[in-house]
Amino acid sequence: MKPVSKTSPPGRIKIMTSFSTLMGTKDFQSITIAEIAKNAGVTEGLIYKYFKDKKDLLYQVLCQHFAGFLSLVQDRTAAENSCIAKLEAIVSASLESYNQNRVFARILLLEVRNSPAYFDSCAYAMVKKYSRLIREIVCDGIAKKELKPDTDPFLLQKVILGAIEHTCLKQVIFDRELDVQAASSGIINIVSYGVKK
Amino acid sequence: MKPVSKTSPPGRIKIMTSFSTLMGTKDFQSITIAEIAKNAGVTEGLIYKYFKDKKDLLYQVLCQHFAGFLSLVQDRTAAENSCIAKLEAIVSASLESYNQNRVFARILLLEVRNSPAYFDSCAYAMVKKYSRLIREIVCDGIAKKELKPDTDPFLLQKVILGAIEHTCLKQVIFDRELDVQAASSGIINIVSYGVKK
DNA sequence: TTTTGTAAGTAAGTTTTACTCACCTTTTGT
DNA sequence: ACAAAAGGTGAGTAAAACTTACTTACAAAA
Repeated sequence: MKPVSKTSPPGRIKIMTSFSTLMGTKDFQSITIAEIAKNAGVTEGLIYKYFKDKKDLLYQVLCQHFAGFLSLVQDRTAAENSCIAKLEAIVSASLESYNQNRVFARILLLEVRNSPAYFDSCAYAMVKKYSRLIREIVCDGIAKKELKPDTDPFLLQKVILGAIEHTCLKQVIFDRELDVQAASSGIINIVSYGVKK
Repeated sequence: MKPVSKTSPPGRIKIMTSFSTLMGTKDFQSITIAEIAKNAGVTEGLIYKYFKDKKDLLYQVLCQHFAGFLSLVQDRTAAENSCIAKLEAIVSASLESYNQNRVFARILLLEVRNSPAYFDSCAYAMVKKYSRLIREIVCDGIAKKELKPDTDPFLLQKVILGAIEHTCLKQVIFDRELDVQAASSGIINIVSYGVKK
């Protein structure tokens, strides 16, 4: 079996980009296999040579997008020293990516979580890496006495991830622009210092 | 045209409860109309007498669940005086409801947001009420100098809602129990005082 | 009491769409 | 050179969502 590289079977590439393009204008459910094939200039049968089913195509496209996203996040955090600065880097890099790549954001935030198969996909494996990264930064911050010692790393990770997602959710759904800078510094401010007077 | 009450057409009730039950064991996509009809003891055709399509059935079932949830949240917040106490009431009531009613939680958090029609449904209208309630409490807290004056009500609302959802997401997806008390006080603690030492 | 109009419910289609399978064609390793 | 494997095709299948023409129950008006 030949390795599946980023450029190898032209058909595979065409199918994935065709699908990605279609996801820019409509939701997963209303995109048909016939449409994907026609748009890619291949036959329906070929799609099933490279993808188990329609959802597998979705997961693999997400996986590709997420790979780029994850390495961006890793680079940005590595460039920062303090725990808070690292967390702000994650928040802003995430919001920036979701803002710039709406297809990626819509797949990740709206289209995959509903089916069990997703949680066995390579895309979800990357999501786990991403959330583990946040948790590790938090743990490190506690160890270095930058964060309060009673902070629950799991809970804080969830609060940050939830904040990121919900902050851009409306913009992603209704295709509106997001002020990434304002939102990320706002989130970090709330999480760092709290809102109570 | 007769009014559609909570008990009126037996068929309608049977369809909705049948669907709700099925949602307890499998996801929306893999539930078929035939299955719903058989389980309810009615014919497939009847479903389309009361519901525009399969998704409309989903939205109406969510709407019913959400109505009860919303009034619980309203009651709990009305019983508190301070802004922080009201917010904690919202967080704990939400987590409690999601923990107890998994069908409701899974529909709301995983199954509806992917299709545009949802945002015109009566269910989404209630979600808007719910998030507006949070925002109003925040605004009130700022006005009463309980919260910092530079707090952005929209952003804080999103952070809280995101924190709620992400905190129970894993538990809802993988059907695990959630420590509602610990989670809600943890969230309120982070949002109130921050995590920075 | 009969009529009549409407809501409740049925049963047998139709159509769409994801998916399959048997078959060609091109490339590649030995 | 040639077998084997990968790339690609096109017609066909099955299942599931949705339609439509129909019947039955039932309440209020005449």
